[in-house]
Amino acid sequence: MKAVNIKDIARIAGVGVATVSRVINHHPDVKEETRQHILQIIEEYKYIPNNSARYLKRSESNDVGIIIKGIYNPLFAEMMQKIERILSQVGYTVMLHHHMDMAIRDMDVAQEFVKEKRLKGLICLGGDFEDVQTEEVKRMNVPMILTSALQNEALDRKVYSSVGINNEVAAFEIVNYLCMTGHQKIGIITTGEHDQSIGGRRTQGYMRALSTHGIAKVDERFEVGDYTFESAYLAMKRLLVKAPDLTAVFAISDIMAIGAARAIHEVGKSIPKDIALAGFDDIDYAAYYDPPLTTVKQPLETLSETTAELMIALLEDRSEHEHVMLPTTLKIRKTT
Amino acid sequence: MKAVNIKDIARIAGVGVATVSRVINHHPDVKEETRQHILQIIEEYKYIPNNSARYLKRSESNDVGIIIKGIYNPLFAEMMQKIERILSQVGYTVMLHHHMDMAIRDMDVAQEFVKEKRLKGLICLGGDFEDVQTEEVKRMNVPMILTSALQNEALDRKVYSSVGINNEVAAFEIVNYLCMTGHQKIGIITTGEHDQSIGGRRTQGYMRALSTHGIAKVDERFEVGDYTFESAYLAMKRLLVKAPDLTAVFAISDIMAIGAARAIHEVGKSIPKDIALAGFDDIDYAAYYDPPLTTVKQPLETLSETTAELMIALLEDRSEHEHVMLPTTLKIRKTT
DNA sequence: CTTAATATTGGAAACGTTTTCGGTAACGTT
DNA sequence: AACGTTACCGAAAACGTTTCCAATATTAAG
Repeated sequence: MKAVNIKDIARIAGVGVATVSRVINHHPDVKEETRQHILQIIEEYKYIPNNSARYLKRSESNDVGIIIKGIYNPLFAEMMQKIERILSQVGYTVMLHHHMDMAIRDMDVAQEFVKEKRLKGLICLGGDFEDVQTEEVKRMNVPMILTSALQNEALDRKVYSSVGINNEVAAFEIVNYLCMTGHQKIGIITTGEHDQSIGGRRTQGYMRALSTHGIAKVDERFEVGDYTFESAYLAMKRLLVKAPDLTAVFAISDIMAIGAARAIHEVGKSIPKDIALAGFDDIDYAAYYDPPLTTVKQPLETLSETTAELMIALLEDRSEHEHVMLPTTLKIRKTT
Repeated sequence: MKAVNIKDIARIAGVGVATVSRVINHHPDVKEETRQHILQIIEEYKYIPNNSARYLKRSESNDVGIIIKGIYNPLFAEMMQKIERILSQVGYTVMLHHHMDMAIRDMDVAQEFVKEKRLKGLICLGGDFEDVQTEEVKRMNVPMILTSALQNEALDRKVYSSVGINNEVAAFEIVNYLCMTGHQKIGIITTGEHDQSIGGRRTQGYMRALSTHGIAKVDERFEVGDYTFESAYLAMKRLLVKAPDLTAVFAISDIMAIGAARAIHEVGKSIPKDIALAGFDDIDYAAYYDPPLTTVKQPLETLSETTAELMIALLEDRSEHEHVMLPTTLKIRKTT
């Protein structure tokens, strides 16, 4: 059961394959009459061009890849879908690549992905690109956008784009707010990664806010989780015994804030009366949590749109590489 | 900056292209010495075979498509990622196709997607396949799995696989539970679709439970939303005025249950004391909501695994088409 | 009616693989 | 020494397109 190909169509229509190719590619040099005739045959035989052959001939694809690294993050999944929607509207297909293997360099998987699939562009959601060489990304030879990813300072900013938020500043703002409302003993539930990570940056913001208000760092107020409810629940339980005098807690993700809330309720304390609680991300759920969670909003929609549109512009050569930093906004709700 | 190809490698290694092809495809008929030599050259020149050419020649790809239809559903996003993970472990790449266009038949987009991309298999997450013809899916000629999708009864079950849950039964069980605990006036927040939809089936389960307990249907206790917090919040507000004597509400998704909870709290009523609340899905948040939400658990993990593994088996011709119905489990928590 | 210009068209080469088919080399057997 | 095996290898023909180039058909101009 062989599929019908361009030659079949040409034969049936009584024209050359070149002509058929022209009509499917919307070239102007075809008589209207011929075009209609061919179009009709194509319709009738349900001919669909073979993408492999086209891509081979043109030595490129219409595909852009999205790489997501690490543990499952609902935010990324959502962003990916939004990006896909925009890209597909202008004819691109997105290929997904999710990998958990922390031992492999992000750049290695990126390179292989791009070359093997002949991708036209690459979007990395999250991940860290600590040790990437400028040469490496140049060699890939397709536009790359790092969205919500950590960026290596040494990397030449002309060779890639990025879109994200300023994690340090955003974290600063929310714990600054906590300080302003009178809190002195503020705990943090962060992640155990190194400084150059999302969690690391947010932790830095937390510390800067503290020192701005003349509050000394106290180790007992630190705990780590891994972005899951469960880990934060456990972390909060530890915090509650290590630092029983806490009046506020900043969790570096909403998920973790909610996990922490459970631990707080469990010991009979109330939020925000006994302990104030702040999160980060503003996931959909945050506003509907009870009580509604104070948090800092990541502009998910804008993040995705900007990424997708920048990619399209880059692909169409309408733009140089850019680095856009989107503003976050404080969402003061009922947990503080 | 042309990429290095198989001919280059052959030339450099001083062998024929056939030999190089043999080593990259792990054919046995190559002397170990030659193989090593070629492998080394490949490594040195960072040669990666051109997929378009391979696919063209073999007239197939290693890609399987996932189609998601309709409004954003975090459950599907999560499932997709899990499926991707398993499939990629055995060498497949997944291509994503999300479409919102309700006017187009699912089967049409499926067909085009498969043919155009030369997909080896197709997974549909959600969507409805009401008017699909057996012939149509046969013609696609690749294994198709409908996961959490509605199935057309007229469709020959030998030509496709499905994995899902029994929505009617699951809904029955949870509202049956509500009845057993003494509730008589039970509202529902469902979706406005036709009977042959996820929402429709769950509504049927609700009604069957009611009639089993001799409770008459009363129209004022019905409201519709669209799977969002907001819509359910609004729906619940309406319910509260239309049917002020309600003692329990069943929302056909957890998201909607949580949206409804906000409306309930807003009028000063408490859950579950004044009104009991039940959801559906058991999304991660459900257990961490305050109070933890009673719901019915969809076996997300198993659903994804089953789908992925069935697809692999189908692709390797190790299995016939199957229809698996996974069990749901009641999660009785604190809202009832 | 010729000629020049222009609008359409088809042939064929190329894109980078895989695979068939036959060929050479090396070896063990008589 | 001649032969049959076996192991290994290369040439070349596909796969289904796109596109350059030359060829033909059509129209405009003179």
